[in-house]
Amino acid sequence: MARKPSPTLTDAELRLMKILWARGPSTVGDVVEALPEDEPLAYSTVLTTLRILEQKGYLRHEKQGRAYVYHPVVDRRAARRNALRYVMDRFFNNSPEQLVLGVLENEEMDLADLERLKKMIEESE
Amino acid sequence: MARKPSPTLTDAELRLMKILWARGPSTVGDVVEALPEDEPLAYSTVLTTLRILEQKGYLRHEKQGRAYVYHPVVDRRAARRNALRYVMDRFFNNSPEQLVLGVLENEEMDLADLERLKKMIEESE
DNA sequence: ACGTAACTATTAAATCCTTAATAGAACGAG
DNA sequence: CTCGTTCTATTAAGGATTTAATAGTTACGT
Repeated sequence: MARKPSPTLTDAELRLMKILWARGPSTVGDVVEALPEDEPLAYSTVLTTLRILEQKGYLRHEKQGRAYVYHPVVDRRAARRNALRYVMDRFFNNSPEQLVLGVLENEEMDLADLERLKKMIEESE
Repeated sequence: MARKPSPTLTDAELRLMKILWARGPSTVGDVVEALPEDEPLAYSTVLTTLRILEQKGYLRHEKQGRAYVYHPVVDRRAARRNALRYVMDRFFNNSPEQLVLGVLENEEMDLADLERLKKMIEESE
């Protein structure tokens, strides 16, 4: 009857992770302040979500004086890799080639981008 | 206090969508039977999930005699595109180039794959 | 030492997702 | 027509997410 924790970062979680990645180690208050004015969150909301993120292994906290300082243990690069693996596994048969083909089919890219990609591929070889 | 419906297909939802994509229009019973024996689901479970999928716009149903026949209105290709846009938007700054670079950096691909990709890029130009 | 500001902890409401039991309706075989 | 099979509908439990109010704690300033 149960339900497993989301295998990816949810939108609310990602929003906070982005702040952590940008700011580095931060207290709950720091994060609250870093939120855009037009979409604020209550202190307790941020606290709860940071706890969830810690439970999921994205963050860790340390007591720094009176406050807890949260810091990412999963960096942006790793999160990107996770996200890519997630869709690659579920939608592209675990094939990086299929995934890239999917992008090329669906997204418009200008010539400069395509050239850069070609160069990257040649370096990979 | 609310919570939005998941912006992507959840794992349980995707499992059923894959059956629908493979089988084409199917009744609830068809889907139940198509599930692997080692991970079965109750009829009512499948029904509930198909309803959710319909509500989210992935399926539609029509009365066919006594039974409802569900059929996808979002095909595999569109679902792939959605999934790609999802990660591209959230993790790669909406840049297809960055996304492809991410794949090239993180995944091993053999020479044949890389050649095929290069060819595809050249055709895109 | 007292008050206040800044934190953390607790509790909870509303909604979603996953799973499923059970009730109700309809149809086909005798 | 009645029974059983096959479907749909209803209801619900239990965990996950998102949001937040409120209570308790701690340290700093005066």
